[in-house]
Amino acid sequence: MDMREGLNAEQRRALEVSRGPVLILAGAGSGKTKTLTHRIANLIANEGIWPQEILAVTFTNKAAREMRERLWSLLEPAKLAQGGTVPRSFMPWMGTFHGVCVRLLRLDGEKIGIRSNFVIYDEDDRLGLIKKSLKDLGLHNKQIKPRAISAAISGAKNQLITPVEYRETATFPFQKDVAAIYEQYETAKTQAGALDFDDLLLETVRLLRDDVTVREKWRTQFKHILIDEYQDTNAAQYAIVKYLVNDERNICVVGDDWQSIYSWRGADYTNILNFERDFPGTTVIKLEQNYRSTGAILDAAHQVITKNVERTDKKLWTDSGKGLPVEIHEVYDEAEEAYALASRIQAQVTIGARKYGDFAVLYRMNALSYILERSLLSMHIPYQIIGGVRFYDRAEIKDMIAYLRLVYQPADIMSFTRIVNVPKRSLGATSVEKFLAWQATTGMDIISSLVNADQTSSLTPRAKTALVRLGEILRTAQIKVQDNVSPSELIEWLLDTLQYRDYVLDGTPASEERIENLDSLISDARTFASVSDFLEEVSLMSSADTAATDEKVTLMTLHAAKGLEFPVVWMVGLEEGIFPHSRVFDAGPSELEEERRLCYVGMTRAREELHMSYASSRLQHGQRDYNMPSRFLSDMGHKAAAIPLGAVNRAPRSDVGEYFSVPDYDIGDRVKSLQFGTGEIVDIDGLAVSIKFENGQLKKLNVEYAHLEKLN
DNA sequence: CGGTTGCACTTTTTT
DNA sequence: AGTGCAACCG
Repeated sequence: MDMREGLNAEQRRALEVSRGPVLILAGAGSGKTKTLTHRIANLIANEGIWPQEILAVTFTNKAAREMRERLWSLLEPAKLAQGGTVPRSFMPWMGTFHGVCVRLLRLDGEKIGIRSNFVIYDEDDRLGLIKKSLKDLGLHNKQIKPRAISAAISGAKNQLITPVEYRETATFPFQKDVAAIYEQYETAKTQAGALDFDDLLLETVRLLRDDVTVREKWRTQFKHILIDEYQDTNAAQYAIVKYLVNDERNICVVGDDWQSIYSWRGADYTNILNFERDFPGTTVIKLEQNYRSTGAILDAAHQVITKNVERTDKKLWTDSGKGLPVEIHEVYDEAEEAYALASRIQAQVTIGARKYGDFAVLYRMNALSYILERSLLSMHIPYQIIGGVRFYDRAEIKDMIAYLRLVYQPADIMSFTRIVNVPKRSLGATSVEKFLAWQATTGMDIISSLVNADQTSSLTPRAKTALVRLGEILRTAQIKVQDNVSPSELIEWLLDTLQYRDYVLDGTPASEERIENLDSLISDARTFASVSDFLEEVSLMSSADTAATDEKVTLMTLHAAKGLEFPVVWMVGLEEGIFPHSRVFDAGPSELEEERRLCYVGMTRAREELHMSYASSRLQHGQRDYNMPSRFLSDMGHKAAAIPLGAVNRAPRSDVGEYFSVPDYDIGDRVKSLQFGTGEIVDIDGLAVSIKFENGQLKKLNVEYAHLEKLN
């Protein structure tokens, strides 16, 4: 089977050189995924390599899934055309670094003392555990921000720095605090039978470094290793690669230093620049023909990125035409920006030139999405937000996941503290603290301790009864898991036994949505055979894993847009302080260059049309700011239109027609809130609006955050 | 002791 | 709006 069909000369070379180290420098839109997929297909079809001997690392789970499907269709075109699906037996190792590491740790982690039923802690769990550690250390009165600690710990982990090493090099008081908390946090986490995101990588490094037998096993197994987005690998991921590549050195990495946008989480694009030095004799392949964007878009993106100093030199080219010029829109404020974009989308769809799914709206911060949503909503334009508040971050979903996790890993203290009083069991902080203090002395896990909670001396009879009752429910659930009950059945059973639906149903419109969410959780769970598979998927699910659909406009951050493409792209908020973000101003030139790369990534997502907009004024943190147009626009040679004198204090415009903004409210207006139903405004104090609701409640809400709808 | 209420804060990007 | 935290009530 010839897998070179449909590839250009350079792309072909990427599969003809099937052995030894290969570095593919792939510019934006140069067909790298295609090249990578064809290379793998060629290895399987023509080089006698088995799928399971191939390790392919992608940046998102979605990319892995797509690659697996495309690969299967290359190898078995007929079967897939008949509507067949990829069989379970077809198992190349494909996934993100985190996903692959989980698999390795579940299989071999016990060799370095990791329980195979570890749970994965996300950022919320980590923050919770840091707060607990602060308390345990008696540091909670000091003005220490858990988020700052979390970032410091994560930074240390990504550089493979252990708590002990951190303590030894700590000099400033803050660092000394971090060192102490880091150690305490690690102990607590181990106690809980959990690993955090960074641990997944770190512990894999430790496993491969310390256990020669395990290392040799995988080195032999993986005859070919392929890594996508290599410019965004961090020190731990780099170490994993170094350990896994065997003496045959069949490693192929793909990347583009111009698109490195994750240095803030430890990614180091010099990994790609140093690849040739790490693997002497590397074949370097450059993919510089762009198949995605028009000439005009490519030129503009090139003008921006070439203002960076720290970069390799290359020139993307396309043989498709110039296309439409990049449009830069100056607007008065964020509301006008949202209106301009929404009406433009609506117009193009109405005349049949585009469908909603053709559009993507990209922004620097999730906070910018709110006004865009309002505007799209008001024009009845279907849209979809990727990232933002994830489905799995909703309270009711997190509650149920916490129950599942605790059943699966009965030492998981974060899940326990989340659900101990949900639904209400009259167990307050004091009782829980006393119980946990006692539990720590028993040597039993949390569930066993709960069942035996009546043996404690310090607790009130009421608390004891409640704890034992909870313990019995969890114990029964545990037995169900041992009997291999499916995750969806277990969730159903828990919802019934806990009377969780009743707890959630409080008569508000929002509570019905919560019930719906629980139902979709159950249907999600149906596709998984075991509780552990389901938990793993849920934990590693990223915001970028939601697929874009045909019928909806897609809204997302610039980071989430990496690797995607759309016929029309709108980039909003091109203002100094927004993009580039103000945080980089006092950080240094390299951070600013990363912002510029982010801009480049965003621009090169566009196939046919690229719009960029900036607002003269923007509401931020409840305050109106007046920002200069982004330097990235002047990079492109754009000269800002003069802002009319007096524009600043002008009332909402009439010149843009019926445009949308946070409406002006008056006393007496009727409004609808998703949370509280309908009501009437009785008082206004700046952004704070007092509303008398029909159910008798009087609430003071911030119009900026409360999702109020003005009636009539 | 547990629970409720009121107030301040929220925001950089994410596996 | 959601969250966390301090102050107060039964």
